[in-house]
Amino acid sequence: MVSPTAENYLKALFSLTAERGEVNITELSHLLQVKLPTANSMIKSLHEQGWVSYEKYKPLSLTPKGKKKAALIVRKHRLTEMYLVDKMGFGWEEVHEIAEQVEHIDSTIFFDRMDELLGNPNVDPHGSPIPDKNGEIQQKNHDPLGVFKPGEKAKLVALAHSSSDFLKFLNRRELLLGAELKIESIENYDNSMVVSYENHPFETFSKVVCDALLVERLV
Amino acid sequence: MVSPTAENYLKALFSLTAERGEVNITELSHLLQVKLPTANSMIKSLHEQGWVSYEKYKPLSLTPKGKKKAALIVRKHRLTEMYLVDKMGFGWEEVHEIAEQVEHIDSTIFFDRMDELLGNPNVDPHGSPIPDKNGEIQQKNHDPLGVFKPGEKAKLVALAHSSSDFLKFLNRRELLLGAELKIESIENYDNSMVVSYENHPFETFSKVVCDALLVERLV
DNA sequence: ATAATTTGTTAGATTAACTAAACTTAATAT
DNA sequence: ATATTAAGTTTAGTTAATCTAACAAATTAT
Repeated sequence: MVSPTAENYLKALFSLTAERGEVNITELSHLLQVKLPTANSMIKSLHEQGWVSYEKYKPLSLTPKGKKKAALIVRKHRLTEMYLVDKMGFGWEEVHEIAEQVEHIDSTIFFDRMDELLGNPNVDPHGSPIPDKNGEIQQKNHDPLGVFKPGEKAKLVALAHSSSDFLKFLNRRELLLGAELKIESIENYDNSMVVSYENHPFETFSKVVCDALLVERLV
Repeated sequence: MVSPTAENYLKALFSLTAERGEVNITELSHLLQVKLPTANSMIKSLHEQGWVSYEKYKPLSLTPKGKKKAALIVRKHRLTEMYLVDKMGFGWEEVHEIAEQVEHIDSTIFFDRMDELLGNPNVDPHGSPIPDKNGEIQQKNHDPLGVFKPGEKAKLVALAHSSSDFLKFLNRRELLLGAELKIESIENYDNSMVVSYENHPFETFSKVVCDALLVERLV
């Protein structure tokens, strides 16, 4: 149906349009690490095939068909990440590169079996939602830790992004999804937070870190 | 290093040269389902890159470097098949198509982990040997069931090929690797054999089937 | 309002993998 | 020994994905 390359364009459009509703070709080309004309001509082709809405000089968006297709690729990616962590013992910082390849495998039974063996998970190892078989995502609205006040408690449920450096940072501090965090204090000068969680009293996290930690309030 | 397409050429050459020592381009093109000139030009390119020994109008063979490369792809394929059967619960007739895609994944840790979780198996679910990390294969010299005589006993240890139809044939007769077979009689007319094994007294197997069942003599 | 900058498009090439058609070399068969 | 057939090669052309260079449109800044 579409090549792995085209799948990557759809996936990139999916994540770029998730934040804003529209994207421009320049952003897309940066994300995919190709030159602008390369992205431009692929967009024309994806448009002709009905995956992308596009008019010259106007911003892009995915068609409903394109959005579903992209969500199903994301599903394969996130199921794979979950499988690699849960069933094969990989660390959450190791799985992205592998999943980036596995997601292009064309086999319904393969991913259905993963899903089944995992017990139909709805989030990946980084807390990102796994789209269902119809490509539907239930978006949870998590708050970044940064919006909380001293004395409040929150549970870490997801990450705003999953860069390898960030994941290794969290590994070194033994901070895992599910951890219960207590905000001890906030530094007015740089908005860094002092936070306590199991076996880690009084860890200091910069604003950058706090904004990437997505939490649920604990009563 | 090489594209998935080129990997498939190396793999095809590997299996074709396993039987005879040399192959011609026509056979190769048939196996890969491409036209002769397509195979011809790929061979030229693989030759230039040092994977294949080749002179115009002469039969082909893999260089030692090409043979090792091919064996390592076969390793990934067979490890994957074993993983799919042992750890994911697939039937031996379901795994080839999936492994055909997974084998092109470029990730040492991924296949090393599979190997480890499987306990470093040396055969795949069809009894075919899994090359080691250096691309070395220990070839077992199994006999086809067809060479045995009435009254003799043998253990099924591998299959001469793993076509889906053959595997489903064996499934229907509940004949698995490891089964202990007793040759009850041989029909002179068509060389078919009557064989008994657990819960299956007096199954009749045609010569074609007997030649594809690779066994070890039981004393 | 127009110049400068950013963004997007087109044109022309390249490479990999493929094809059909034409041609050449090698093998075989009488 | 030579005609026929089979096998292999070359040439010319396609499509997908990429690039550079040149150009056009839209946006921003003075």
